[in-house]
Amino acid sequence: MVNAGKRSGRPRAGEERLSREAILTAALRIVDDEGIDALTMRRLAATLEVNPMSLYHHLPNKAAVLAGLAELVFAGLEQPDPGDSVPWDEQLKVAARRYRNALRAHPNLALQVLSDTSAVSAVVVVVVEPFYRALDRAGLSPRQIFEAANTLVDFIHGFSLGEASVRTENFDLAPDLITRVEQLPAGKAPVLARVVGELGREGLAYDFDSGFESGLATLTSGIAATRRR
Amino acid sequence: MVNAGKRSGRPRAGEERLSREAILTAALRIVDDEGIDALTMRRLAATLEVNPMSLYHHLPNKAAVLAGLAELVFAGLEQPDPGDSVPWDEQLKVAARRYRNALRAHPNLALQVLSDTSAVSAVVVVVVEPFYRALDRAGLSPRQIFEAANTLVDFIHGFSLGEASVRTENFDLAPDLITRVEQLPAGKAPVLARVVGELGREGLAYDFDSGFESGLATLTSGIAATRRR
DNA sequence: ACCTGAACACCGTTCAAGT
DNA sequence: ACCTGAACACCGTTCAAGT
Repeated sequence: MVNAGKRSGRPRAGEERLSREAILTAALRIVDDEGIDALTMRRLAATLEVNPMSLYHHLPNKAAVLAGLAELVFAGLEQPDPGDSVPWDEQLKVAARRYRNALRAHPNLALQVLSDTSAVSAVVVVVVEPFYRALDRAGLSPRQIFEAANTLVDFIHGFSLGEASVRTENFDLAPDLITRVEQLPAGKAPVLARVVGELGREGLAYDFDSGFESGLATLTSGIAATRRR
Repeated sequence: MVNAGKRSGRPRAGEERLSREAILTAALRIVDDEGIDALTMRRLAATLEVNPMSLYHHLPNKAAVLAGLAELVFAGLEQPDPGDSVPWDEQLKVAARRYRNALRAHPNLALQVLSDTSAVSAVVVVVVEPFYRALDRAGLSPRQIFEAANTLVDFIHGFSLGEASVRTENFDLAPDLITRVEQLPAGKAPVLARVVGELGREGLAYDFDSGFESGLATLTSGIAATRRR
């Protein structure tokens, strides 16, 4: 049996069935729909109705596919800065929310991106200008701007990591926390036990949006304090 | 060839060559020495000089090995609280540094642990009591304690993620940032460009310790501000 | 240049068989 | 109960061969 319906060999000009972009788009779809583990070169090739080896003519290896995905998702991230019409701290919060939302748009990919230094580095440099601008307006020194931006980015990463894990694993935080606290040896964590008890199941029902806002409020007010020194 | 030197079948009582603990210890060594990707069931079995399938009598699957590693590393983490002899904010910082150090002790594992919700959840509940105690002493309400602790934990996670990635990939931040900023289209990120320029290569030489302290300072002073409302 | 098929050196895990 | 060997259904990637 030779070539049952599928052409082989070099296609005529303009007839290429594959491209870097087409591959990455298909890969992103798989990751979004079924998670990062479902993304294999063979599966990706099957989706594109192509021989697995064809992919290697467009991307050198699987790592390049993952790096390409990070690029695809975050390259177009830069969006209009709210500008100087709002106070610096609001400008900072808007930029932070935007970054969080970008990470949240592809939770299955976020876990991958956040643990890949060069992907993070590429993403951050594109995203961070509004942070710098707001912190500059706040009157911080270059060193202070650098450190405050890093802290804010670290918070967003840690927050997003938790958010992405919970969403991809369909995890319910409040009951889990309550169960774990109950299983702790008595007297092991008295303050934790008391706080969890007082908040109760509904008090702990974790709302990611308000958790994020709370973190932003703490950070901006901490930054404001730095400024006055 | 039958059984070339290796016994097979059930060992006599007390002669078991394998145990959950022995497996996890060997696994941790592999992860620490060669990274998370080097940890395969077959490789782990080879290290223990055992058939790959023997592992499955002690741990149900590979995911359980990874979960067991998280447990092994963080179970013994709880350490003496500095207590009330220092101000609440110093107590908070001491606990935060301790948690960071624990994550840093096994950077190859940290990436895995931080993206596993139930591992994080198990670790956090063990680690968080000193945070709660300090925040309680600061006079926060239960809700405020809960949110401030979450924010602090998120920051530590994000920070540790960056730190672990950089360490495992031998990445140099300052030159990378400078190169990326130089390659940005002119005028694209003016404040970032100016700040990076003013700090220069040595100003950017990122010191994780002082970066962490800077984040802690911002967070504690932000928390102190919350308290006054 | 681009696509293919066969092959290599791996994986995690199931299952039946040993003691 | 604990360990083993063979087997299954996968991986990523190399290489030589097609057009």
